[in-house]
Amino acid sequence: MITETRVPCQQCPLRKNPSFAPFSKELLAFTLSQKRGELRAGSGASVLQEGAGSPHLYTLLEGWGYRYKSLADGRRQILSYIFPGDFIGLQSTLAETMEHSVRTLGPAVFCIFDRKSFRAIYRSAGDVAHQIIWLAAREEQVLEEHLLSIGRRTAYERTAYLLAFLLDRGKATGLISGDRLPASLTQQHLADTLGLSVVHTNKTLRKLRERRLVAWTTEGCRISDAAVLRREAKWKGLPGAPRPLI
Amino acid sequence: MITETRVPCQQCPLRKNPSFAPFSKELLAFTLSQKRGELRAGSGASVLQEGAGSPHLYTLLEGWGYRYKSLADGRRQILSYIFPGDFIGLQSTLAETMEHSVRTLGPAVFCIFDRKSFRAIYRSAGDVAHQIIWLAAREEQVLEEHLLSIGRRTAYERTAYLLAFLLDRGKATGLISGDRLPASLTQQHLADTLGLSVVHTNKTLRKLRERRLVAWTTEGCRISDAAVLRREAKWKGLPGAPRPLI
DNA sequence: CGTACTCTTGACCATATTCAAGAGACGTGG
DNA sequence: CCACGTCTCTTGAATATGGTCAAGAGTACG
Repeated sequence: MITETRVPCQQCPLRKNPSFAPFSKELLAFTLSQKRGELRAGSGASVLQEGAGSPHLYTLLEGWGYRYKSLADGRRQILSYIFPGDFIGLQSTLAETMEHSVRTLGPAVFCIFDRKSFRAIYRSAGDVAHQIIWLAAREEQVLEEHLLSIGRRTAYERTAYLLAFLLDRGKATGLISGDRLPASLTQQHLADTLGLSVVHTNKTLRKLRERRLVAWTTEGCRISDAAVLRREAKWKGLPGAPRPLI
Repeated sequence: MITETRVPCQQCPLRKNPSFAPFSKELLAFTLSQKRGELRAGSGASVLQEGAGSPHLYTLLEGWGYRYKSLADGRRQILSYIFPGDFIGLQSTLAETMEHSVRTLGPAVFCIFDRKSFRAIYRSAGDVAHQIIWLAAREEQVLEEHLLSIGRRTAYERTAYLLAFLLDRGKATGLISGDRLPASLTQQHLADTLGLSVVHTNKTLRKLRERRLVAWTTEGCRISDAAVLRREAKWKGLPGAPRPLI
């Protein structure tokens, strides 16, 4: 459902979070002038579809989701997760049609931007281009760590990495406050992210459970020891630098 | 080895290749003003090192190479291949240190740019930012297809995909003219790209060989039937749009 | 109170890894 | 020019890792 802007950029709740870089006057003016409205999506809603076109770019304001690609026979690979403040649509500045799909995990609100007028802007507005390039570079780094994970980490390491990663991002972006990942994230999602079957994902989680690193409850996956998880995953954690917010 | 500029951008041999977008006056002026010299590297040379800093950005002018990440115990994942015209270094606009390493496959020449002055530029120069964002978006798309491949394609499909991909890119960028990948690409490289062991990569190549899709010779891997390879890989091929050249 | 999900487990099978050994090409130094 | 070491490719055998199938339990929802 598309609505008028209810959250004006000046009062964007994400700005209070120190994980995000403070708005420059310039960037605030840009964002404000570009925001076209809000997209309010229900749980599990399909926001963008592989093969379809989209005239919009989005920033996720509330909730979370994921991007994925599919093969014709239904095999699915989750490429990345979308957290509050994440900017999506860049990935297809080029093609007419999307190369991946996007779905929400739980209800979500996106800020809507217009793809065409965006392009015109970084011709003139100074710092904006740099911020967008920064975001693209960060996105690429995350994808590359993920690639290393699927290609070279064992199932156990991979699962540990993913859970630690999701917790860290969730906390940094204010999506979650405790140590629990929302129950909307199922083992099927983990499996499709890790390149494993659900059954094997479940058995791997059991090992993590036996070592008391995680607990899978009906309210979601509780991460009992993120530090050990990161160590088992051979992962050094997220970079701390604040993200630009667009 | 770093040398003075021997190939001025006005006479850049890559410009003759229709796979690259024609230089706008603006972009040519920019590139010309930014080029600081050339880096001439031997075969298998380490150009950038994970964990180290680099004050430079590069465009590959001649030859080819690859980017990779490593785990402490030596496991290695090749993230992507670098072909003529590819622009590297963007991936770390942010961090002080590189998050991946780069090596050449055979002798190579890179154009050198200065990271700091680059940043200043897209504040002022109009179209440049757009071109850089375009390149970043394309790079991300390729990584995502690769992620789908490792996560969800079978070893056979994956190998078919990679070989077809390398051939297509090699031909488009003028690196290769026939149907043969240079012999500097070993089965170990393929294995490290595909997330497989060398032994299994070899056995998978045997299947492709038995179906007469490829032939592995001392002069390199000959791709006998790229179309069938793409079909077996369930891959639709490279997008045709010309790449900006920086 | 049934139906649809998700999670869980066991048994069996497929896929991929490791180990080991040998063949062929290449380069180096005697 | 040949002997030797190194590197890559190749193959087989034993083993480990992960997938598929099947069935049941718990929960959520209408």
